[in-house]
Amino acid sequence: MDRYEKVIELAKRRGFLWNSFEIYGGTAGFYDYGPLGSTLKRRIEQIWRETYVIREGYMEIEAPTIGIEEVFIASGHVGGFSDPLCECKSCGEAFRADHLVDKIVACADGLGTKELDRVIKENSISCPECEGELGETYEFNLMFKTNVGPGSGRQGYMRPETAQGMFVDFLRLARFYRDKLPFGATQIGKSYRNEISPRQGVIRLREFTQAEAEIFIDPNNKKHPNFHRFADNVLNLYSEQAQERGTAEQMRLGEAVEKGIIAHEFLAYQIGLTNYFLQRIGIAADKLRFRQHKKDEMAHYAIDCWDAEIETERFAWVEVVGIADRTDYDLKAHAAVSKTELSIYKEYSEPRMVTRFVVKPNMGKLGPLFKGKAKDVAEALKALSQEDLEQDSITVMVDDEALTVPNDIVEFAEETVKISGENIIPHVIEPSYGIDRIFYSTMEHAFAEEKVAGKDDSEDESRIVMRLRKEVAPVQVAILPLLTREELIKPSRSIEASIRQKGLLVSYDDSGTIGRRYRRNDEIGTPYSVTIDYNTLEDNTVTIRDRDSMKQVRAPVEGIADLLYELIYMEKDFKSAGKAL
RNA sequence: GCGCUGAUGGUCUAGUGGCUAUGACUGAGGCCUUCCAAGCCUUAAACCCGGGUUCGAAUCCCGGUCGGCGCACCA
Repeated sequence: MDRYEKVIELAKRRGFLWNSFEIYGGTAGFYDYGPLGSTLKRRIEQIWRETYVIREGYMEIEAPTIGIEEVFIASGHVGGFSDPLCECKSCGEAFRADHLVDKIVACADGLGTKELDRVIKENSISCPECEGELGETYEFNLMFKTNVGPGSGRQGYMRPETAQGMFVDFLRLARFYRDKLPFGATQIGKSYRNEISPRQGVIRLREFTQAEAEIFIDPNNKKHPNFHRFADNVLNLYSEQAQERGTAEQMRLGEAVEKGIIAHEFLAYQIGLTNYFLQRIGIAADKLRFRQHKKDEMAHYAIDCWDAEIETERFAWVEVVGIADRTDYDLKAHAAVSKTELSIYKEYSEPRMVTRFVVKPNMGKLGPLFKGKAKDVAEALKALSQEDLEQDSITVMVDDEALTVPNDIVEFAEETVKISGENIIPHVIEPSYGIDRIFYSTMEHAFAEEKVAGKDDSEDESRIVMRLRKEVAPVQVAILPLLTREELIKPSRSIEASIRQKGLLVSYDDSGTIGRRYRRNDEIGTPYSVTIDYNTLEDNTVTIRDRDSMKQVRAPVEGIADLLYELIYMEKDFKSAGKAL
């Protein structure tokens, strides 16, 4: 069994991850999060919220998971998220039709399925594998289609990413943030992609959870006011040049910006923030690197893009976060499709005085004279120069017709106006997290098997322990009466209640020997166990046991909930928690 | 989607054309038990689905589903 199998086996057995629809035989690409998995995932999401929503101030929104066609036409998913496939009639192998003809025609990826079929037929292209005849080309789109409303209804799609919600709401968000850049919004939610062949557990799912931030910034100012927070962080950077050499390099983020390796400060800040988040939830620093997209793999509109990659035993480096400067591409695309201006008014630091030539047609006179053509005439007049307008009679061309306009009908002047700002289209910085992949990585990095001394002289035993960070552990405290006796159970239940009251995640377990229960809790990563024994009845103290060191301290029942809270959230030292045993 | 390969209680597993399908761990109940998977008793729980061959199929054949690997696809 490799580590992946061990982790998945444990995850299944202890209620972290289950195959979906198991009693019906299961379906590839879908997973259920069990009670502990669901809780662990929520803890990870909650820390993400603390990082992006609370700390950075990028407020969370919630847009529908079903989107209408226009949204994905603008985003490019309707056209670009599908591939033209054709299958061999004899061996059944599927091929990208555009790849088959790209040596024959110049712009193969721009052709439709019918054109591709024509090119294939005309050039009598056969199956590259078996020379067999190729079938008709069809579009395979990775988006799940659905209908909105009854009957044929309106075409809808399950969203393939959460990002579009923030773009579509741009104007509302801009107003919410009182029209000041930079601002950002986030969304944590499900996305859907009808993967051809989902594999590798939760690494590639058909329904998955994303956490994305879209941060709108001034294209002329990509500095970050708090960059100093991360400037001295040393990260594993696998830049484009480093990839040519084949080894990542350790570098300060500040240095990477100075040397132009990372495009700008704002992006570097986001890389620093991602690094902070991933380590905070328990990703091992030495199994984390940031890989830059090479020019040819990066989307054409992007300026720079870095993926956070986590090393796993079976899958090697897995991409878990993409951090990109997408420029104004998305806003421009939605502006074009929706015919809505998506820009923000930016005031200059000092107003500028601009002198310009202004033409003012007198519409009150133009109207009766030209009727329906008046508007076009006015537009034509505005395009004329001062010289043209000073003629005694002015001629304009409207719909290939020469019209003569009396010169008293139009006024013009050189005006000096004050311009105090302009409309700009912000650039978008997008950190995009795949939560399911991060969830698995967290489990794999926390997973440990270790030898512990057996009782008396017996052989060493192995212990499975999930060294989850205390903050993310799905059970934070286990309440364990030493023996299954009524007189111990009663005070145990009341201690349990007081700790629940404090808001900690508690489990109560009185079945089996104490050792067995400690091991059960080690396996799910419970950081602390509280054991109630007969001394508790005499002096009102309990034993607290630390998961990682297996050490124990004795602490009073009075204030136990506060003490545990400090141990879990305030990094209180375990040794100072009570009298060592 | 193609090729190879596998599928037995919750988990891991034995098994083979033929009595009531093996074992361990786990789970539940109990006895015992004052701190790291101890012991004893009781108990629950499985042959992926559909078709075929056969007197008889968990076992052989075909198809499907799911998992793993490779290809293709994908971020």
